[in-house]
Amino acid sequence: MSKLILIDGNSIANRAFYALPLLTNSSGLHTNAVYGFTTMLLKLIEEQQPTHFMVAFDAGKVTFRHKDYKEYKGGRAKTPPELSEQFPLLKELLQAFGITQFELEGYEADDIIGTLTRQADEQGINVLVVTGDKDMLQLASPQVTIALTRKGISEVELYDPAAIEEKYGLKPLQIIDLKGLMGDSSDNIPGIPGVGEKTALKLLHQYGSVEEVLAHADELKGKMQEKVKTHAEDARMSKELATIFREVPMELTLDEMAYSGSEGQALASMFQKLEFKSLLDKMDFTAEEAGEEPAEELECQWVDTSAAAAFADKLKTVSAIYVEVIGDNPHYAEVVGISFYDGETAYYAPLDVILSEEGAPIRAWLSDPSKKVASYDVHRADVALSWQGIELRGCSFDVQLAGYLLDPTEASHTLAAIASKFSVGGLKEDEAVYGKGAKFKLPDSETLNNHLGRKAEVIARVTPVLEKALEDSEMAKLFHELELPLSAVLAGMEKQGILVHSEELRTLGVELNERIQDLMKTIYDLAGGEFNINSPKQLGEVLFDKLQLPVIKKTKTGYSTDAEVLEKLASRHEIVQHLLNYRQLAKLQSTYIEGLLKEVNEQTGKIHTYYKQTIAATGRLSSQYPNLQNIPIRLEEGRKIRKVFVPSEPGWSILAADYSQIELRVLAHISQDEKLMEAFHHNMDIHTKTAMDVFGVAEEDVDSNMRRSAKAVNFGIVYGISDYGLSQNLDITRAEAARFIEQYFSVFQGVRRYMEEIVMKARKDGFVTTLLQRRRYLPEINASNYNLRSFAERTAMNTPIQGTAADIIKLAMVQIADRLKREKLASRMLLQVHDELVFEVPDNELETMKQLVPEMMEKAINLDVPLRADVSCGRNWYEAK
DNA sequence: ACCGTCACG
DNA sequence: ACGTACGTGACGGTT
Repeated sequence: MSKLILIDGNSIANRAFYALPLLTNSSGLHTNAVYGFTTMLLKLIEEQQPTHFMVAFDAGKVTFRHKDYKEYKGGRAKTPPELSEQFPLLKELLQAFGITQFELEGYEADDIIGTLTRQADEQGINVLVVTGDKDMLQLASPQVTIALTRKGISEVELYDPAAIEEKYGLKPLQIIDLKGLMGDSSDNIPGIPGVGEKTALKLLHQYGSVEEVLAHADELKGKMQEKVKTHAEDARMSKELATIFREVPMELTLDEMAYSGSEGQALASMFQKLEFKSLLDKMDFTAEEAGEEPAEELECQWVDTSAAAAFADKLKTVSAIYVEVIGDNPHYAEVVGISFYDGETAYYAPLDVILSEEGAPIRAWLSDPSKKVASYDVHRADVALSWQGIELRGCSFDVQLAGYLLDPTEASHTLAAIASKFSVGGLKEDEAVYGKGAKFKLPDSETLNNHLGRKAEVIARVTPVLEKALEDSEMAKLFHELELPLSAVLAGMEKQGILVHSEELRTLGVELNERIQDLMKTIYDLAGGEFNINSPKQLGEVLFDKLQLPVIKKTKTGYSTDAEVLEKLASRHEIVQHLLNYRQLAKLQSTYIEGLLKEVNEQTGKIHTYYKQTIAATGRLSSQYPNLQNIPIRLEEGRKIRKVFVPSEPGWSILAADYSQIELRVLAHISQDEKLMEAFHHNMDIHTKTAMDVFGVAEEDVDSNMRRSAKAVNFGIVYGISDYGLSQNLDITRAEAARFIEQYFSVFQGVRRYMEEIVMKARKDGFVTTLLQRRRYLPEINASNYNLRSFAERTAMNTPIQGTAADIIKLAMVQIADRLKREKLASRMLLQVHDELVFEVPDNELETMKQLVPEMMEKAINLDVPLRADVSCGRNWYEAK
């Protein structure tokens, strides 16, 4: 039984384009419409099992319809370039799929499909027409079903004549009459003004066709009669325009549309070009098809206790290892085992074997810093193994870290994804082997052995490729001398942890709880009833429906109730101030009291955070489980939380040192702005200095308001300024904000030049870099969409600044860690908070450290302006301010 | 899994 | 006319 699928190519491409966010591959090619189209094709092939397949496209700007009505499709917005550039890709993709495509000058896809369905009707072939265009329903017949895309792209709704009858009460051909009466604004087909779908259906149910409606116009009432009579000609013409032409002079035989499956290789290479990673995984292409260096058979040996001694002899030739760690938080994760690759054979030793007596030589080897092996996510392995009493040393390459540096914005840096991106195949994604979420399960030992063995082998194969790529992009030094050493420093800090006074934290929680209870009671009283204050939905109803407060701002899902909105409502109702207080305290309670208590390690009494080194697009670190980079400080109430972070040895102190204005100093250096450099050379208060220059007043005439504005401008400059953003921040008009910015740039001309040049550089190269050559790609820098482009421009301005500051503190960390070790100081580095480092220090080292730390931070790198770091210490983190 | 909110630099 | 300041993570609620 033949089954023919006919796709309205333009319609589906359009739907996909507007339904999906703009995706780009790394070369800046837009791919969202092609992606949507692809998922639809895959779904159709799987579900419909077509024997024949064809995609029709519109061809030529002028069709025969324009002869009768030259405004046809007039007023329609021009196809955006982000979509038009995808049509060649789409056609290439269809070829890879092995799907016939057809177009004919002067005809639209509808007409081609209309003609083919007529022929199919005659020959009794089953047809499925896929389109987003309701007009096509006119083609439905016992043989022909129409699949209309619903919201989005992946869902379709099937219409056969019965379904059309049920939905509209019309025969398929009457769809033409429907459109004749109601018109179609998107095609600029007029219809009868004022007649929408409802009226049109009513008329058709009564009279059956446009012609009959016109013939019985006299029977219609008042206004309607008048409209129908005046626009009778429009209705006739509209019907004609809406009629799909089913006699296109074309010869396309069924044989030519035969579909016999897709060719894996062509499809895989197309998916690779488009960077459809999820599809590449899902399709399970063989390595050959995927164009990857074909993975050869790999012998994977299982190392048990009886084989451990023999295996130990092979260790000296091992070039890559992989430590399988299951669980998000490496401090509490399960180490499953370690796999090894010696250039020939893979070996896998489960953790219990490594921990056994027989595993001693393996443990010794793992701890040997003089060996050189490649691995993946050494940082994580280091932390997880340390909890097993195993030291991991001597990893001289990290695939994850390299993959991150080569493109920090990549969504995931899994080993399989990085390998595949660099044309090394043979490894399945963990998800495909282990399952995910609730379905996660370690497989049988043979599968596990092979999977983990393969990981070690893939690390060995991809390492030289990544080394080369790092060289080519001038990041080899950044990798080997900064990021890789840093990963060991981080692991050390995390293992060390920071002691938390849990009892004190609990006490704070009890006090807080009483105040929260009181606030809740007051709020319920004022609201006239109980509700869940934590639910923005319920709170919105109370404020804006029940209490009738004015709506200031809306979110996607309803009323906004954020602090900014509440501040504006504070004067209008007593409840609002209580809500603000409640929010503040509830945040402290849930995130910083209960949240932190949950993360205190039972054995150590400490909090061991985990720094992610491969997440932030700018090169910053981020902190998890818990996040110790966002402990409150701005409000005294929350700042008290810092009192519970204490030294882990009696009599020691907490020492904190932070860079002063590091981002603006970095800006001064990279922009070489004379005024800004001068300000820092004189170690001036930068916001006051900015106020003096921008407002043209003497230092003593800078009032607090002027300084506040100048500070906001400085922040804005670092973020990639826009008048809108500044106006929001300072609560002034856009015009005023624009004047501030102009004033700023007229003083700091070097900064203006930098901002212009960095955006131009981003356009030219497609990426921006930090001082240490860290890179960030900005594919949207040339987008025609204003928002996307502006975002990329601001990112181009901000990333070199934020990223260079991140480079610098990372340098300081590596150098300081080195120094502490070399000089055998007992002091320990515990935390990093972007521009701040926190240590615990014994008394006898306090003076040394108070000098050493800021000095090393200031000298971490030599810029054309001085760097400054302030230091302070106390019995806890709160006091070190 | 996603959203709104809010903590930090 | 558009609508956003840059970079993160965690929580509770909702879907």
